[in-house]
Amino acid sequence: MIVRSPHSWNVTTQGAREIQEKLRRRVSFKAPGSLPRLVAGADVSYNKFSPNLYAAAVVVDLESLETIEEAGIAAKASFPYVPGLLSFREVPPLIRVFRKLRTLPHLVICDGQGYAHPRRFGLACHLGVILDLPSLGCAKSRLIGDYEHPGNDRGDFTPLKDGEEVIGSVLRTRTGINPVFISVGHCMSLEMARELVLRLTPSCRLPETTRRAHHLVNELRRASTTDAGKSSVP
DNA sequence: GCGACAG
DNA sequence: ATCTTGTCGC
Repeated sequence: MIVRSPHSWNVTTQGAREIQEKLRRRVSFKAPGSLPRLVAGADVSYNKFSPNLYAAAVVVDLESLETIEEAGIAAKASFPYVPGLLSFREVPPLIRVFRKLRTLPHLVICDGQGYAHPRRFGLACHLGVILDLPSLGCAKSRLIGDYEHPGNDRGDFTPLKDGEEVIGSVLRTRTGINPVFISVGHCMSLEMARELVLRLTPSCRLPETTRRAHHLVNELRRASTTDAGKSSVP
């Protein structure tokens, strides 16, 4: 697919925060009229002591849960991990991955927060706006917000709140297992986001999209970290 | 100053 | 995120 980057990525942490404050106005909260069918999962894997990083996207059919297409790349990290600025580290390589994808997905699920962010512009919002696709964030842990633990059954959820504002949902995708943190990205509603994540978690805690993308980036990382792969020691 | 802090 | 074996449970 064709992707245009609306700003520079070579910025300072302060510059990054300013970009977030400006781009947040481009986020739409209007969800599609019906459930998206082709869902892309996006993930990034790192190497501990090297600037190498691996990104991938896997497109899954929401109905059959079959993989439609997958794409992955290796890249150099150009921004450090800073809480609240994760998108400046992960979106650049993900843009390259989506340019490589020939299937146009209807939705993107990110491994991180969307609206549940200090400036309401987490990774899922940033990627969704740039790709101009509906998106949502499904994180394994919390960045900001307070919440009560949801009930113990799959499907139970509680609101994730920042003061009086509901910024996301803490959703149990598997009975008796730690919940995930859902928040809207671009063109998405919290209700639809939960519905989509539940449909993509028939047997595991994380969405099949995320799991498959995660599996792919780890294969890419090992492939270049192991054998004759070009890595840290020339 | 102290604690928190997606991946 | 990454470093890592076995182990308890469905």
